[in-house]
Amino acid sequence: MQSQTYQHKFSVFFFAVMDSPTDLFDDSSPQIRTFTPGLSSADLPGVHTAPGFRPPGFPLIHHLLQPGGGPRRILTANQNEVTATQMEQEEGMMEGEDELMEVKRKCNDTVLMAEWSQDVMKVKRMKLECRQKDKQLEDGGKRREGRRREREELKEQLEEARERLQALQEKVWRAFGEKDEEDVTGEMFDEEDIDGAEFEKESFSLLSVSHFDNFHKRKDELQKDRERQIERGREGDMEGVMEGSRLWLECGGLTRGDWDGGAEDEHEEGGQKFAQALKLELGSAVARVIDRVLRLYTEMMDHSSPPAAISFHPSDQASPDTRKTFPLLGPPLSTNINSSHPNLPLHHPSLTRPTPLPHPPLMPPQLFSRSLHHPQLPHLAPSRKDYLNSDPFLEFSSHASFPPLPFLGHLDPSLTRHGVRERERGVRGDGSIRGGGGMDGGELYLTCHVYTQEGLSPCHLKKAKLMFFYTRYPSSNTLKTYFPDVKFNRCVTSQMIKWFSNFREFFYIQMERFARQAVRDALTRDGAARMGRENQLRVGRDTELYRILNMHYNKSNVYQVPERFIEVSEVALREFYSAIWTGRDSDPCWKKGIYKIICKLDSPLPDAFRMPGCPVG
DNA sequence: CTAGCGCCTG
DNA sequence: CAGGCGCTAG
Repeated sequence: MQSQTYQHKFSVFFFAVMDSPTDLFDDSSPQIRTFTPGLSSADLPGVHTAPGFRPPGFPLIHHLLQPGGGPRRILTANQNEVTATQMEQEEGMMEGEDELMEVKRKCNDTVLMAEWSQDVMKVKRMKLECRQKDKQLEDGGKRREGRRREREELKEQLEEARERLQALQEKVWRAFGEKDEEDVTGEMFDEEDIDGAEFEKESFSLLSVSHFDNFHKRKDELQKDRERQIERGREGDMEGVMEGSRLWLECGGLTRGDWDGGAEDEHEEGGQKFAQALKLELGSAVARVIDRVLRLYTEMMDHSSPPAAISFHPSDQASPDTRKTFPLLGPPLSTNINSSHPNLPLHHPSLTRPTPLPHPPLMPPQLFSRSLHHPQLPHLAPSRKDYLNSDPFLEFSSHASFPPLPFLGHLDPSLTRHGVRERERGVRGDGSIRGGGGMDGGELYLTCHVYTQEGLSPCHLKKAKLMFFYTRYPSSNTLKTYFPDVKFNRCVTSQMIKWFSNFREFFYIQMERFARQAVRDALTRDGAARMGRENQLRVGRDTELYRILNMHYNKSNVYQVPERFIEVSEVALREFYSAIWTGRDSDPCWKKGIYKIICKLDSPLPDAFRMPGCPVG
């Protein structure tokens, strides 16, 4: 049970750690992509059909690594055939050596050396593979100085790690005089030493590979239940895992004393104890890492989005104070308005407020999405931010074998389409019940760019238009609340306010246009035709006015226009009609009164708009 | 002074 | 849809 929990947590952590760093260089390091899973959805199937998948069978680490498919995904999800084949070959090699391992079971150091050699050989092969591709991809590639420096730093870290490893190897060899293994391991980095200067160019996903080897190594360790020891200082230092090359350093924590403390007779007992200790160690370490990551997110949320964390009810903040009250300016205007006398003042009907969507109680909404996309995480190192913003991490929930997490339903829509869909199914933003479901409204969100960004994207514009269905006069606070992925400044705020100004302008222009047309029809047609004026003063879903509005604010037609908006539109249309009919439009300020009425008809936005991305429904 | 609105224009 | 302008309220 516990390992299962860890499996869940670990998968989250693993994607965050393994995948994210590659995004650091996504722009300028095409070679990295060699070992980076493709980010497009088209590549995702590769995740589920990773050729190297093996059935579970390992006590702890295997559960941590295999079922979620994380580690496999790292190297195979890019559907790089060469890489996939490579992995199978490597596995074959490792299995083929199992016999040899059996013979040498009592010489754990030798086994370790062999594994190391395999691991390093693996890295080497991957590098070679990567290098070949890089030479093709690198032509014409531009490098930025910042990226270059980052890679150089990574290179230095690797160099240091390599030195450590070599020193460790020598130490172990000296301790046991096992020179026969040297032929294998002695060449570990020969090639790299030769062309070490080029390592910068071949900075394949060093972090990922290191992580992979590290975890993979540990998996095999448990699989074979070998007697081995790891450094004690590892506990509480799992941050090192986040820093890539330091992983090798962890291996360097082995000392001769730890190793040869076992005479032959003590070997088995010590090994069992070690295996136990290792399990406990790994389990607790993983748990600590997960807790740390979660704490990290929580901290970010606390720093970045207090409003969202405070109130779950859109009505608390979605509407400005002026719109909290809902004054009736007159008797409700039924559909049976006194149309025979259009001169009568028209009043908006008493429209019911939509029922806010209930929030699940488990976690505050957006906890993750806000953290993942918030523009400023001053307390985090830039690399850490990129971990959290990486696409692979956002895509992890798409993994077929990824176990469902209870809080996924509260994550970013791009993270948790399925979970959110479950949560929102059946309830529309305007409170009406949605029938069906299925394929039509399947995705609650369009997966737009959800990166935090300075400017506004077309996706933001699209979302703003949909928001117009609910609020024609959003306050700047409302905008900030419902665009959590936008870094607001004066310019951005003005731009978005300008958007809504333009939306209103279009809205009122259409209202006036159709109202004038209705007036013309009323004046020119006979009484029978005038009977149809009632129809002209409505904005049903079958009307031309509705079609125009829907086309403008909901062009892709992926969002169902809320009934509320139709009602507000009818109010505006009739107000315009009345004003025109009565000749009030001769007054230069004749629209002001209409604006005043309409601005009071804003309604709260559905919770779905609190997420980054465009709601679909 | 600033924010926000509406109008006009391109 | 954005820019410019004038106007108003706080």
